[in-house]
Amino acid sequence: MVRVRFAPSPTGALHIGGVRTALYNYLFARQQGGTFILRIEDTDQGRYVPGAEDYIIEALRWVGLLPDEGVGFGGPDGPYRQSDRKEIYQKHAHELVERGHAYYAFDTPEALDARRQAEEHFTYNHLTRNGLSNSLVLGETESKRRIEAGEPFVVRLKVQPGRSIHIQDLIRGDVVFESSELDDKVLLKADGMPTYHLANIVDDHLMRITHVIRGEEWLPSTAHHVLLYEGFGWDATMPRFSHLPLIMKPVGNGKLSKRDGAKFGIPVFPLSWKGETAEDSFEGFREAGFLPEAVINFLALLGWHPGGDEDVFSLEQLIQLFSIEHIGKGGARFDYEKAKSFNQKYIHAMDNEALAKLVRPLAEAKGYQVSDEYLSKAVSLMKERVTFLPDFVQTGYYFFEPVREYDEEALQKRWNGDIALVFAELTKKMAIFEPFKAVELEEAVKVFIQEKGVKPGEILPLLRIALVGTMKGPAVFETAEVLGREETIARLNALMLKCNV
RNA sequence: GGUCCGUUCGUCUAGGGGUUAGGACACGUCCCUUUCACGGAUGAAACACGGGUUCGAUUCCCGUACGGACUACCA
Repeated sequence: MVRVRFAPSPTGALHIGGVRTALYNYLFARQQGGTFILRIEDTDQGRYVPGAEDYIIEALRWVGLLPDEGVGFGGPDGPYRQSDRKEIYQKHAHELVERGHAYYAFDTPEALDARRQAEEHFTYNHLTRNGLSNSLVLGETESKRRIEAGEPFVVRLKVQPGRSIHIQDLIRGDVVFESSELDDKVLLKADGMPTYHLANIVDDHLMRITHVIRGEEWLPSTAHHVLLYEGFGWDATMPRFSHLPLIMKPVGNGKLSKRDGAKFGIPVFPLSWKGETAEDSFEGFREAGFLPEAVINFLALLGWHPGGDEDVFSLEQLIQLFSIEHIGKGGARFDYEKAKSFNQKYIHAMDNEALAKLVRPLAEAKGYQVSDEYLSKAVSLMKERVTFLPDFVQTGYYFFEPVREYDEEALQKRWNGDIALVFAELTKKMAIFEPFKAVELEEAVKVFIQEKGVKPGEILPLLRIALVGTMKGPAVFETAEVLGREETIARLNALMLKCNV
């Protein structure tokens, strides 16, 4: 039975890279008929940000990656919030000391900092620990006395030199670390909270996690994790590891960071986030007008591909096709243009009524009051020329309110006294033409144009400018039909008024 | 600096000992359309470098270069 977890830290908005990690875990769980767990790793009290937990859950909800168990979802292996499991880690930390795989250390952070200042590459390890303040040199009695006296202490992993630790990573294959190169990592902090390393192993074991799918930044500490599994005697049920390639900045070097959002003017978070300051506030994919399906599709392909020439996949298809073996090894650059094109594709593919439902709140926010039927029609004309949801009411505002401004250059080029007369006559004709339908209208106007001996190019563009103000936009007669007779005539008259007819 | 991971068109990637190295995004051209898009067609565009192994390497091995992550009582 496959059990995987997504274990974000509630230190702010959930990064889009985190969403991808959640996605891969979700896909794997669903495909294997397994369980997808949400665990909140809030063991750093100093970095805890209120609201971050809700944000994470809402973000997962929005993209449709619902956990089977976890914070906010319940389950038999809770609590799923690490700050609620403090005693469990303490018990295990002390147990590991008993087993001889860890020890108590009394060095203050200040003392260690000073040491790092003095020595270029100071590391707390098998070479240095005998010259430091810990239970290994102090002895059991003295250590106990200090702890009972309330002296602050941490628990450190006792890494023995001389071993080669092999990790069979499902993505990278055999990865080897020499234990002599490893430091004695802190497992339990002076505040009684565990570090990631301890909490992660204890929880994964207790929650019966079978596969750990996480970012590449964890690869270097995985050897420590293996040592922990061994130290607890849990190595027989140790999960399989898969370390995902990182998502890189759109341009320049390094991994994608939250600062890049503002820097490049692109969303790097699923949902908007309002922090304490403007600097700590970001627009999300949702608010930018992305469809969650498009975001999922885009993200899935950032570091993974099932093979073949297809690249548009529904969540169901992704579940079918997903395989850890097909995950790439190299970092994937975040390509916003690609994200946009997916959004465009998904908007095109969506049916008008469903799209109208999504556009309605945006329209209402602008004070537009229209029927479902009207909205669907407007959406059907606009959907092949928008990239984002808000484009419907921004670029396509003219479906909801009169033309705000006219493309003067295009207008001047075409408007003249002779044409004005023809235009006026056409307006009168259209005012009474039946039926007011695109096909019939177009036929009639073209016949009229021929009768008048003018060219279509002289009159059609003016019709368009009258209706939408610019030379861009949906087919004129389709637009006229949707706008309706009354509005159409009003706009033709408005243009004539403007041009002093 | 040390440890570990990586490297196919600009980008995301397919492929894999013998291929005209495929697709998508972006870009160019053309068609459709008396608009803008969509759509269709088409073009330019890649196996980092050097050694091996091999009849033959983009593919396997080793180096080099370059990139990345980690190197906290953060995750």
